[in-house]
Amino acid sequence: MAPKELARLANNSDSSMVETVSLSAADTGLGRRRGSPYPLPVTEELPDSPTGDDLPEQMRIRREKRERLLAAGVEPYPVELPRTHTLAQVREAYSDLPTDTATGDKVAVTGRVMFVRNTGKLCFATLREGDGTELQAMLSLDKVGADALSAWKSDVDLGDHVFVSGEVITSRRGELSVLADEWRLAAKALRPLPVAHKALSEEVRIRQRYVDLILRPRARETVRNRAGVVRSLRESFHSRGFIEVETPMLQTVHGGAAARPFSTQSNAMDMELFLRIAPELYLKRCLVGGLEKVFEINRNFRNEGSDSTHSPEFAMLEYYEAYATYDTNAAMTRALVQEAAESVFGSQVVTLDDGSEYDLSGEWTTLTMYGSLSGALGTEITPDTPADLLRKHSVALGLELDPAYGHGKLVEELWEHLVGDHLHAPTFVRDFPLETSPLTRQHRTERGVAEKWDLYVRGFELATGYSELVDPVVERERLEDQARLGAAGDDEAMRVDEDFLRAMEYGMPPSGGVGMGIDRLLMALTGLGIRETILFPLVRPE
RNA sequence: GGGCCGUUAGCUCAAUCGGUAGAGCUGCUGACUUUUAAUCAGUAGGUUCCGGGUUCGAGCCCCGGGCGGCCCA
Repeated sequence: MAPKELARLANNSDSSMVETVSLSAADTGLGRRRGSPYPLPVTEELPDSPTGDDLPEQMRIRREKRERLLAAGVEPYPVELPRTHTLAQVREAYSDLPTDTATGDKVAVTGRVMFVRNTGKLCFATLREGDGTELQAMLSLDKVGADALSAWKSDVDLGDHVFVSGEVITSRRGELSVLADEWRLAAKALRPLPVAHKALSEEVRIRQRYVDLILRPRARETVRNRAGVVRSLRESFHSRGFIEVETPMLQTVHGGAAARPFSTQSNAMDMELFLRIAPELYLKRCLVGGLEKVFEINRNFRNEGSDSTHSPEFAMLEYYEAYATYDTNAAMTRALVQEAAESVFGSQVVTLDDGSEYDLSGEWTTLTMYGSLSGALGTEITPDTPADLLRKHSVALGLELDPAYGHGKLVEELWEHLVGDHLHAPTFVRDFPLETSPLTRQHRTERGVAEKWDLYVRGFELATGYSELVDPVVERERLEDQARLGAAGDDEAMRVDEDFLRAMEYGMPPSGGVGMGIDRLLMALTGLGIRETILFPLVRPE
């Protein structure tokens, strides 16, 4: 497209875009838009449009440069550039080049301009590419000529992508460089980069993660670490003969966990659907069907607040294995975590963000919930301890708990406060109150407790595992109890899923199941907050 | 949901008691053929988050709202 046409389109855009959007909304019969509390986002964006006269000076100047280049027939966004090497390849091939050396080797490289040091007739720029590798470009008057040199000085801003071809040399200070015969713009940046040597505010880091990624190597590293952890998990499963499945995220009945779901609407089916809070009930259907070792790594959604350890959408691993128990799957979960640490960080002793070391190696501590709670309280607590007595203990500790809590919930709350919050080393906590574990098998010998463990790492819950309940009659009773709680107003209670119960009635083999938060696994391995481990966390619109 | 703190130039932050809104980097102009967050000289840049109020005068005080952080539930 010719520059004039671009300019004409740009000049027209303000008024016509608003009308186009509002017309199309009306034309397509989206009448419900009228009652929506949310304004159309496009109209919100317009004041920020590129044609505004009130742009900050630095943005205006860059837009003017783009226009000027187009008018002069210089493409600020070329389709293709004849790159021959990545910056990393050049660095690797010439890692031992002595100071002030000319190789005679020609390369063509690209990168984002991170620093510029323009002297009179010799210019330096630090280029950076995706993996963080940097390489210096040098442009000298006698190599590129007066026109190309002055164009470099006037056209290139910090943040631009550029292409440089020339000889690989080292400078007099020893810096590996490409001494340019030719340079071109690869992509003009219209927004100024924040200053590279000051930390971005946390809000900008999260809202504009792309800027965070440009500026902060640690941000890119976190993304790579996460990918490495997920990859390690998959490899661990594949090496043990597990099959990866993807089960529904849109569900007609939500279940598998105690949490409030997001609800949405299917227009075609004219019915309410829920975003899943857990994949559990579908993975169990897989076991019924004979997929005896299954895992899923995917997103769950819970309609709850967000803080430093919770996100409304979060990635979850669940895996189920026929003829496994909560003993064998605890051992396997430990192996999964240790293999991930080994694979990504090369060690089972990881270094956290604050510089401290965290040891995940070897066997992990195992406690029982009632035993450790009894120890912490200094008095014996059993599944027979009356709720009233537990409530007295909680009052004595200054805990303000919901008076409607029964025995199981009280035990869990007391335990979290007295024991769970203080656990630092990786610890399995076993044998939970039966009443708060509706989908878990009753302990084979201990009365009143379920074969369930939680894995605590640095004081937060990383994973949970069960000997799964497979008796369809008991399962139905438990779900019906849950449904009664729901009818009584507990919006975290589970619903009766008839299709799930039907599947169970065909017979599910004795099995062990585990759920583990992927975001939390990253937190455990790196010491970062959850919003650092998620690339684009949910934030309110600006 | 409640409490506290924050919100100022492109970025990171100052601004005394209510009295002309500043700095560093960035930007712009110029100098410089070996720089490394280059340096030097000059210079520009503001709806102090939004809306009300008090006052001769508000970045600052009062009321309401937005967004964010921390703590509590």
